[in-house]
Amino acid sequence: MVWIMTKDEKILTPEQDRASDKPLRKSGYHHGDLRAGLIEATRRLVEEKGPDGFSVTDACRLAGVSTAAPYKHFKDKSEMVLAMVMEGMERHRADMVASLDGIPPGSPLRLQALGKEYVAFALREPGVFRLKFGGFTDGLDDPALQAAGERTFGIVLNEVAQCIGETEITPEVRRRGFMLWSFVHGLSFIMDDERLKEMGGEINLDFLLGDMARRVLSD
Amino acid sequence: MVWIMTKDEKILTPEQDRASDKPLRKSGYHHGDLRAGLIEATRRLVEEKGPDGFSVTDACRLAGVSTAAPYKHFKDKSEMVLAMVMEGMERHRADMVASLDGIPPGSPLRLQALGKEYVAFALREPGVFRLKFGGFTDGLDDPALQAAGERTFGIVLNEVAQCIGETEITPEVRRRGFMLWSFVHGLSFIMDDERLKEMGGEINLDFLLGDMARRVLSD
DNA sequence: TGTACATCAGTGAACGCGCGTTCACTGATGTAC
DNA sequence: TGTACATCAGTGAACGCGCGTTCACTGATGTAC
Repeated sequence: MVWIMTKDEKILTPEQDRASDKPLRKSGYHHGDLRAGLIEATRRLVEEKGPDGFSVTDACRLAGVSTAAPYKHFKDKSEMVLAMVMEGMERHRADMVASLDGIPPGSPLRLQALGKEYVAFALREPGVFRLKFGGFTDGLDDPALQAAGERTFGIVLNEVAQCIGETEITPEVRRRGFMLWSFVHGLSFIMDDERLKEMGGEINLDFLLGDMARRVLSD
Repeated sequence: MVWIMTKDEKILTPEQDRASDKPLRKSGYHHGDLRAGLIEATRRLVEEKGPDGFSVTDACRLAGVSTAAPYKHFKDKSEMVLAMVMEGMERHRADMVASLDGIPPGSPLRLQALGKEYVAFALREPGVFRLKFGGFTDGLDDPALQAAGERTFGIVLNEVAQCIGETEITPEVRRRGFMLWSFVHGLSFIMDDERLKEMGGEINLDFLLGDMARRVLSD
């Protein structure tokens, strides 16, 4: 379990145990698993105050430790954010894979499901989503991040290949997958902003995603 | 003309005069047009250091004035950024309209051109582009900003209507326009990031935009 | 044309603040014997 | 089982820094006479 401690209370995070590879010590030894606690605190702050409102000081306050404590686990602030984002990407990818469950292979419905989960993550954790694709803003530039992104895109490419009857990732498969990704990516940003979202009128997300998948996969 | 003054030199901005409604005084009276100068300095810094790297202090340094000077023209920092973003949106819209020049009405080529210009702006001024769509990050929340966005989207909707043979903006016109916008919007973010861009393989931007326009407008 | 005055854009110094990071330290724990 | 010791996660105080904003001011300009 990951515990977030404030001065007066302990709060059990509602999400299921995410960093449970190593068993956490049961007793109150120091903090239990401060690394995971700080990552969770960082995530909450990024969601609450935006990708830039986050500060190490705040995260420490939320985790209930001194401001020097994080430096036993992370080199500096950006490594802390990076760890949080990586964890978010893994969750995002896992959720997308899970969304395919029970949908017949080769159906555009599979791409509709992937797109829906992509958007859902962006709406659920907009701060993390924006950090993942922050561009040159932060020092957030890690090969591991790119690798994780490629792995996720690979899932999409596999589905596209199946849908258009290819057995491998041809340039055309890549091109179609790239079109769908661009669409869903832009859609995520727009849906996350109430003012932008309005411009689409009455939006039926499932229909929109399915319609686009069919159009891009047709021929 | 908009002058940017540093300690030792005057630099004429390469862009054509943008804030030339009021004639600038010819002589060296104070700063000429500090408001425009600060907006330009803000724009440069946002591009150079990212949407968050920007500080009032830096802008003043770049414009060659004391840190108190901006407060004669702007209420606070966010008003300064807002002014800069608004100016960027107007340019963006004007560029898009200009891109239609000479392309026959009712042709998907017109939507291809609009999309190309949209992406081009995002690549030319990624910092400003990201600020426009920053979400909840900053206090950047102004009705004028939304209105400007709607006006730009209106251009797209008009073209879509013509392409699919409607004389007014029906829900279906809006839906198709929204699909195209989402695609181009996501594409802009992806193309701006070298690492993400790679995932598309060899990208022919014109073909990609044209292909998508045809697919979304077909039927 | 010359002078007195009002205007107001820009100055320069100062403020309080929160930030990221460091440092020598402490004290709970695991372990070797 | 009991003791001495090594380990190292977390402490608390301090640092230097750049930030946004304020203040009383100054001095170049435009204008009324």
